[in-house]
Amino acid sequence: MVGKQQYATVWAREAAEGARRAAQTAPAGLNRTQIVRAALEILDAEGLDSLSMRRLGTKLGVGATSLYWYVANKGELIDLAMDEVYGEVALPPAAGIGWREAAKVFAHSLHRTLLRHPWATRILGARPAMGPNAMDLSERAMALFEDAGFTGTDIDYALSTVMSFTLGLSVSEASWAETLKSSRMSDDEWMAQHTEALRTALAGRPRLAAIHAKLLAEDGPPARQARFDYGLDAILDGLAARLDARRQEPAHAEDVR
Amino acid sequence: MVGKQQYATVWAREAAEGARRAAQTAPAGLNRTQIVRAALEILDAEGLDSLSMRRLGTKLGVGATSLYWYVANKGELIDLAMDEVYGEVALPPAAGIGWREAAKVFAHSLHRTLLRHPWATRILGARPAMGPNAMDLSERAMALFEDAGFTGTDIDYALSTVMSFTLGLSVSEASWAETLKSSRMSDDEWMAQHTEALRTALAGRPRLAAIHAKLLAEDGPPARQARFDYGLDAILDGLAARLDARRQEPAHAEDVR
DNA sequence: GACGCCTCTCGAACACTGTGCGAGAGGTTT
DNA sequence: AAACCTCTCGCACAGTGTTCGAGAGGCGTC
Repeated sequence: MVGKQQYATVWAREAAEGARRAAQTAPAGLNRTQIVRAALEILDAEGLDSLSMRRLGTKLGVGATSLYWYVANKGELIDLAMDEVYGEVALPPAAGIGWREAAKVFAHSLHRTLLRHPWATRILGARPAMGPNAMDLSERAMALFEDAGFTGTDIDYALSTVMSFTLGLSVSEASWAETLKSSRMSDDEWMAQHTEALRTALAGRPRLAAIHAKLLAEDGPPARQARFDYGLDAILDGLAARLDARRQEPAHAEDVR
Repeated sequence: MVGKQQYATVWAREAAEGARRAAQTAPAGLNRTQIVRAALEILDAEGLDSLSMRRLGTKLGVGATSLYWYVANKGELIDLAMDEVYGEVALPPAAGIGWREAAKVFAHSLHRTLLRHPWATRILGARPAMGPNAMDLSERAMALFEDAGFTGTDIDYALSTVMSFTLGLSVSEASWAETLKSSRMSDDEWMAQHTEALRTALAGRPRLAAIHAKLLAEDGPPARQARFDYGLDAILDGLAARLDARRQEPAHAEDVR
């Protein structure tokens, strides 16, 4: 009937075809998991733009087109690599430490993971996360907020708030690292090149200039951490307030009805 | 001395060279602003991957390489287009409506603007925002939170919280639209292709499945709006609490010291 | 052993990308 | 008339993702 079905994501294709090829282990040959691992090494070391099929092939000592036996196209490869990243995120159960603390561990882990793989932030806006690791993470995250006392769609809404904030901050922070890496400049070269632009930019904008000066005083990574913690605490406060309000409403309201 | 300086961003180049070419109006010929406008039309209609220099050239009835007279490279073009997007975001002064309401208008406007240009979310993680419109937006945003009562680095931290949340949510939502557009599928085709994948994904994950069912009940855009509002309100509550706490501390604590 | 089949590799080729270079057209100034 | 500046663009190059079809090697069956 149809010549050859085109699938938009790996996950759709595998679900339809059955994941024969994924688990398969060729005795001496290639392996899908090791292809993805090699791709991750290139991505982490040199950035998204440096990953090409030919480059990945030579790294594995293999022709570029051989890779297409294990992966339908580059998009699938990137989706697989991305799901590996999601697999690195820690999310402890709320039991013992409480939901706020667990949410903090989750958010911090997600943040650090994304900064360890700055290219990943460029994928976030391009492909939906549907891999097994992403799904597992979702499941555990939903469990966390449900056990915390959120109900119905609020479970998702609360999780989305924490997660969107973390994603957004990571994306902003990583964008800097990504231009820098793709321009092949050092930190100082970039700064030197942009001081002039920054000076003219701050000239007519006093509030921005004032804040910028204050931010420069407390430098680098610790300041970024402070910003992250400030926002996260504020968010958790806001969510906790919603939780308390809900507890004081007439109980079992939906049971009566 | 140096043969030809390579600049990482337009803004650095223009600051160093002086923006001669930008304002210049060739009587009958091309124009940088109209190049950017045409690029925006392609980006909005067909997505980031469909913008190529040759395509843009033919759209303007001009050779592809002619564009390089007005723009150093494709990266600059995209930075310029991106700054245009920032220019569409509304941010009213707090005066009259109060800072919470103003922040809401800002966040909603940013959200809607990014969904109107889904490709833009892919740029967020790749290039820092340093254009004049982005800077103006920053200036006004800083003013908003400073006038609200935040001080010192808290001004930036509070703004970052609201902005990161909005960015992150927009990125997640747009990723869906971006795969869809690049796969040239209809909404329904995509759904049909992924029901199987979704079914197997939800099989071993009960919490996720439960929430998913609840989210399906209240469909589409209004639900997304509810999610956004829930998070934004929670965040503003958290920030407001910080503001009140600060007000009740011994005044002028840092003056005494 | 011979045959067919399945798994896997890969070279050649195609259509496309961003961009450097240098020639040249047209206009303005000297 | 000569020199210059602004602007356009064809050609070419190195690189991209991906298709196709040929072929190698191993395994099971007649």
